[in-house]
Amino acid sequence: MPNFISDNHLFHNPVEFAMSKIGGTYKMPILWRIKDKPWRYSELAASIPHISHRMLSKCLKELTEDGFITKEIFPEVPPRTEYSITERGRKASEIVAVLRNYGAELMQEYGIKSH
Amino acid sequence: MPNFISDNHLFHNPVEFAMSKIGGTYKMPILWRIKDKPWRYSELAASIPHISHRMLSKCLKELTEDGFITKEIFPEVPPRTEYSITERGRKASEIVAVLRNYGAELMQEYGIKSH
DNA sequence: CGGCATCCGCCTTGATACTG
DNA sequence: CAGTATCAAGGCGGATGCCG
Repeated sequence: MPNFISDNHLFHNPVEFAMSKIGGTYKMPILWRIKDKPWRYSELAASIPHISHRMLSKCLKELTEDGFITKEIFPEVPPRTEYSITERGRKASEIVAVLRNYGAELMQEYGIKSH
Repeated sequence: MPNFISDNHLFHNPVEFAMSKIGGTYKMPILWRIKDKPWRYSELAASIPHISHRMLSKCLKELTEDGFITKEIFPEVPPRTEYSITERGRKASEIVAVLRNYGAELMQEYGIKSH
């Protein structure tokens, strides 16, 4: 197996690495929204009601540091912050699309309907 | 958001559902191996050295119950067990392939080389 | 050989409160 | 509005031991 270390953490395959960047409960929902247009923090919070401030803040920070999104602060009154997609983030959103389609297929096989 | 409940657990989107079936640290590595030919329990354990008996057993059981792989016991001496891919598992392995390729791309962008 | 059961630790996440 | 800090909870996974 192709073991390797990145950011002081041991990985065993490329999937683990990809999931360390865009995995978890919230990063894909965030990327999925930001891919089309810039979003404000409060818009994201309203659109993903089950996320806590702590997790939204943490995920946005990591996605920004990892180059999937960018953060821009507008010095208005009241101040405004916008998060936009990057080229890397756009590629990632295509992976999200694949997983969404696959998840939807699986849900059909299991006879699950969302409401 | 399309909330729904399955198996007594709340999901918020199709990705969450897909990941509940083939996510986690080990299910994709297992599917990735079994997709080409049947594997024995001990072969899998040897091929994924960092997995514990508990997790290998647990993942194989869940993948079998969820219809991604099948389990066949041969009444030989000594007894032999083989796990094979199903049609559902084959579809899942294509998702694994996508994630592997994407992870490999990301690793290149980050300048990471596995050994 | 191919598992399952029990116990336990850590890391992720949640809840709440506070700040510029 | 857009976060950060602190503490608590829970789930994933590890270690070990037992069994057919």
